[in-house]
Amino acid sequence: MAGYVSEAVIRRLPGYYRHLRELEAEGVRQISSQGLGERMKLTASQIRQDINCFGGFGRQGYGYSVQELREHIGMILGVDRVHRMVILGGGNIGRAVALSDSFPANGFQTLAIFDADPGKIGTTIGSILVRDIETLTDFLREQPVDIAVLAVPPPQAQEVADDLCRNGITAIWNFVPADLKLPPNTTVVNVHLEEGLEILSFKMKQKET
Amino acid sequence: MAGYVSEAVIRRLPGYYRHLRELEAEGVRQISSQGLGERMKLTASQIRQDINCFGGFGRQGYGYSVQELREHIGMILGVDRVHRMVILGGGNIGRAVALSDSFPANGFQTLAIFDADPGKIGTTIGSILVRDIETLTDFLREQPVDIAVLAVPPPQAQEVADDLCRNGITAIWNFVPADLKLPPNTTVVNVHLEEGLEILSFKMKQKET
DNA sequence: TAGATTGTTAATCGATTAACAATC
DNA sequence: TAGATTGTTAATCGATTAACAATC
Repeated sequence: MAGYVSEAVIRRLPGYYRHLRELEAEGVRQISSQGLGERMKLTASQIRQDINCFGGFGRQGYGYSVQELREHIGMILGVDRVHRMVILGGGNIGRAVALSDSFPANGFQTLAIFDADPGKIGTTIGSILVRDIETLTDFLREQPVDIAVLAVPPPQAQEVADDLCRNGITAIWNFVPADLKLPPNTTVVNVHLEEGLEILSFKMKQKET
Repeated sequence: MAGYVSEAVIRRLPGYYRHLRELEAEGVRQISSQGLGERMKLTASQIRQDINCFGGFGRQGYGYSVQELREHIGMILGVDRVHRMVILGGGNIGRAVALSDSFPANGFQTLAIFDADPGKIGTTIGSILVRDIETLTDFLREQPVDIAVLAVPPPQAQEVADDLCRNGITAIWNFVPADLKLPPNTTVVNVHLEEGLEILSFKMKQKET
């Protein structure tokens, strides 16, 4: 248990969490690695291995308590905490993130949106004020922020990222199609949407033959 | 060369394509596996292996022609073709996809948006008409569509997906946080945004220690 | 107790890295 | 030619699967 967790396992964790929440909502109390595997299209063996990275949550002859396992994985992911976010860029993506209510519903709260466009500054998106990006440093000095959502035009991305890191941001959810150069203590998750379309295109082509 | 291409390689292809386009834009004509590896943070060995899944595009003692390799990988991805898309759901995500100009700029054209909300039907997003989802079947009968972008509320997702598949859609770009049950000839790429935030949260927590 | 199912070790499989002959 | 760098085979590493004793 515990110790090193491989990237492969980390990428599967949110899937476990989602399926366990669904099962809980369906009123399922208990599930075996076999049953969960069928549902998630993973082998029972892999599920037991994955879960045992974090400790023995199961009982022999019984399986796993859905609620208990869901709670544990939630804690492991850290979604039992509130995360305070700022959004950089009030364009299509920034708006979509700001307007979603699934993120705040899961504890990911957006405090502010920053943009350079005078036409946007001072407006609100949902109930969130769009601020002048020039005031970013001041804002970060006063407010504790956990995550920055980067959704600015590509040419500005690196500069804004540098600014964020200089002001204590260590986690970036990056929607810009670029590989940011970041200090080693910074955590980044890239969402490169166009790559998804390209992979879809590739797989469609592959199926032709 | 050719033959089976592993998922691991497929996932890296869009990265190659993007970096090669950047290099081309920077005016770089030639690059070695070594040089490309440094840029993409991959080993030179891996780059040569990956590229050789598709054929010998390099020259010993020289490296790869940036333009030639970019063109080849573009063809391999299928982004030299136009892809016709429809968007299901005119909410935050559907809007963001419809309003982006990077997708049409890369040949991914949105023909129509479908929604069930009478308040949205008949309006336009960007220059794209929002249609009644009841008219989806008729539309698909008349228009060739390559890709469906699924961005409806989770409870409707499976039903809409079934409808799409019944009407000849074989590629789905799925933004709904659910594992869709789809016929085996259907290709799906999932974009589970909330999973990215959860992974970010996990990694932040991990760094604490 | 008997049956089921975990936790964990061992075996297999696949992906990455290293090495090097071929060749530009 | 000499130097550089590919294409490709072999070695290593890591992740997945299988097996099974432990135990609820």
